[in-house]
Amino acid sequence: MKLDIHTITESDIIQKEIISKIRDLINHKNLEPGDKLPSERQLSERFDVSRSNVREAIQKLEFYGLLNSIPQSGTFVANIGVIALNGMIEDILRLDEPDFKSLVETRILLELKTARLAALRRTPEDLVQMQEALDAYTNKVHNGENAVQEDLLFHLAIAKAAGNSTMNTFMLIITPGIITNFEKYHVCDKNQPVIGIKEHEAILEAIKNKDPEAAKQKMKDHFKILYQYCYSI
Amino acid sequence: MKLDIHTITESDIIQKEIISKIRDLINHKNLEPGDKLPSERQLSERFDVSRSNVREAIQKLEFYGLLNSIPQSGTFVANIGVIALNGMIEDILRLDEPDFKSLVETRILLELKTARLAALRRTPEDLVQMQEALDAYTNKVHNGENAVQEDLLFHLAIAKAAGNSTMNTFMLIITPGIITNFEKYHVCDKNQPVIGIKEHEAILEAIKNKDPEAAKQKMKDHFKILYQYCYSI
DNA sequence: AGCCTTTTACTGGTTAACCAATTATTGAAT
DNA sequence: ATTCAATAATTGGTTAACCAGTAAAAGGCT
Repeated sequence: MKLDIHTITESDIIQKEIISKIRDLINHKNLEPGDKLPSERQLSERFDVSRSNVREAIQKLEFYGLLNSIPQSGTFVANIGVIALNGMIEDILRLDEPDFKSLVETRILLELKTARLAALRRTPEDLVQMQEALDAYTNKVHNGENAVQEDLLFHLAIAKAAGNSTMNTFMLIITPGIITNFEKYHVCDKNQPVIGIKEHEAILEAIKNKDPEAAKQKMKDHFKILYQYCYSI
Repeated sequence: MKLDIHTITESDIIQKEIISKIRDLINHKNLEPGDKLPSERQLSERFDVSRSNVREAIQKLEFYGLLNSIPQSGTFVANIGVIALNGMIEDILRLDEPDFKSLVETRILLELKTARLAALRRTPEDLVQMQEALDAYTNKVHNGENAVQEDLLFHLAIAKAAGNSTMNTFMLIITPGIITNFEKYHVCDKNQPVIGIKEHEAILEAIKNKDPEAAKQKMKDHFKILYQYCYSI
C-alpha cells in the first residue's frame, strides 16, 4: 500500500497547464459569462493534448463552479464574471497539498462549531446515533483495542447532528488526511484513550443538555493536546 | 470529479448505487485495509454498468481517501479500517445539495477565522495583494458599477493571507454557490456598496495592524446584515 | 527442492471510434 | 422576404479497443 496517497502526479501538471491555457483563452477571446468555450475536440487539438485530459480539466473547473458543461450543446463560462474567474483560477492553480497543521487547524475550527450547533439542533434521533458511536468507542477502549475509527465516527456523528451539510461535507473531506497524518506522526500514542472516553462523554452530555457553550468548551478541552502538538511541529 | 455542491443529475444516482454496491462488496468479502478490490472490468460486469461509471465512482471514493488506485496494479482499500469506511460511505451517500443557509453559515465561520489568522500571519506581499483587491473594489463602486466580483476577490485575498491551505480550498469551494445564491435571492441589493468599502477598509486596517481580535470583529460587523438575512429565511 | 529468467495474463490509464441530442444550415413553400 | 420543415454538422457523453507497466505463473537450471 502506498502511504503517501496524495502524491502529485505527472498528469496533475498537465491538467494545470490546460487550466492555465483555458484561462488565457477566455481572456484573449474576451469570453463573458454565458459564452461558449470551443469544443473539447478543438481544445485538445489546439493545446496538443488528449481530449480526456481536456475533459478532466473542464470537470475540475466545473467542480469549482467556473464552467458548466451541457450535453450535446457545449461548455459555458459560469455566471461569475471574468475578474472573479481569473482570480479563482489563479488560486486553484496555486493550491497545493494541505499540510497537517492546516488540516488540524481547520478541523478544530469546524468541530468547535459543529459541537455548538449540535447542542442547538440535535434531534432525539441524533442523540441515539451519537450515543451508539460513543458506546462503540468505549467498548473498544475497554477491550484494549485500537479505537481510532470509533473515535472518528463519534465526531462525524456530531457533525451530522449539527445540521449543516456544508460543514458535514468538509469534515468528510479532511478526515482521511487527518487519519493518515495521525498514523504518520503517531498522534494517537500521545493521547490516553481512557481520558478520551470521559471527554467524549462530557461533550455528549453538553449536547444532550442543549448547552452550546459547554459543548464548545468540552470540545476545546478534548482538542487541547492535539492543539499543542499541532503548533509544536 | 464532481462534489454534491451543485445540481444532482441522473448519473449521480447511478454513481451512488455503484458506491453502495462497492461498500456491500467490501463488507461481504471482508476486505480489510490494503486489500485489493476486483478490477474495474470485473466490477462493471458484476454491477452491469459501464467501466467509466465504475471509474468515476472509484475516483469519488479516492477523493474522500477511502480507496487508492495504483496504475497497472489495482485499486486498494485505504488504510482506515472497515468500520470508519462504512460510516464514511454512509455519510457520502447521504450528502445532498447544501442549502444557502448552510453555505453562509460556513462562510462566516471560515472568514472570521481567516481574518484572525491573516492578522497574525500576513506578509508584506499579502498586504499589497489585499490592498490591490480593495482598490479595484472601491473604484468599481465609485463608478456605480456592480462590484460583487471585486468584493469576493478581496475576501479570497484575505483567505490567502491566512496561510491555511485547507481553509483556502474550502473558501474556493463555497464561493460559486455563494455567488449563485446571492444573485438568486438578490442579497447584494440589501447591502450598501459604500458602507461595504468602509467595512473592507476597517478589516484591512486591522490586518495591517496585526490585531487579530479587531480583524475578527470587523469581519463580524461586515457580515452582520448577511447573518441576519441568512437566519430569516 | 530452490532460485532465477522468461513468459503470460492482468491491471489502470489512454486513445479513438461511436452515439444520441442539440444546433446550425439549407431550401422550398408561402 | 419570411417561415418552417428537413437535413447536415457539431456537441458532450459513452463505449470499446489499445497501451505500458505490473504481478503472477511457468520452466529451465543448479
